[in-house]
Amino acid sequence: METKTLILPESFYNRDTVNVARELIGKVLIRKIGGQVLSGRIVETEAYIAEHDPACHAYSGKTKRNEVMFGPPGFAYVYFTYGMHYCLNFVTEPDGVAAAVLIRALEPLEGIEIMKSNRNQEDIKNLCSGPAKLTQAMEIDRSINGIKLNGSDIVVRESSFNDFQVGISTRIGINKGVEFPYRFYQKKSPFLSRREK
DNA sequence: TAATGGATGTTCT
DNA sequence: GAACATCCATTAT
Repeated sequence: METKTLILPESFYNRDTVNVARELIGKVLIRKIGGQVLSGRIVETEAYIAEHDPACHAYSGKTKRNEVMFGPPGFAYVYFTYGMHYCLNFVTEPDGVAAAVLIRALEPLEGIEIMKSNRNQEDIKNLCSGPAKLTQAMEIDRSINGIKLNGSDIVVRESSFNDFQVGISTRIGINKGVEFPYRFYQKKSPFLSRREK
């Protein structure tokens, strides 16, 4: 009997970013903080690739803000935007290649009461249904930027439930690179940042 | 259900 | 000075 690796290895991220974004759908994000465990299924992602993608933060070269994207795969890139929000990405592709996957929505699994408190929100469908909502629910901020995945703060693992379809669309909230079909989501999930049409 | 505009601060031009 | 990988409350349909 073949044993299955539960935690996604660095090699999972050291690949084409679009494939990583698609295959992250259904995986489980685990946030460990203060002895507590918060977790959720990834139901929505987007790929950002500096080489040809003007919507990518690293498209115009390396800066203090985006330097983590230029580093090795399997690290967290967290940025601050719109004056009040944080967003979580996983760095992909080899060291020196700037690309990442934005985590846009989760289906809450563990620590739901803590997430409700963090979000001041009782509706489970409104805890992690957006990139800035899930960082608020999971207490992710600038201190997470540049940390290695699968360490003491954030772990990503396989899920035993894989009976779902993956939808593809253009990305949300951007003005450049709008034509790329780089958004992936679990079809029929009630926990997406936008309802399916 | 859809469209609008305000909140808020960091980064880049 | 402008833009920004967003969210929320308010208003209109």
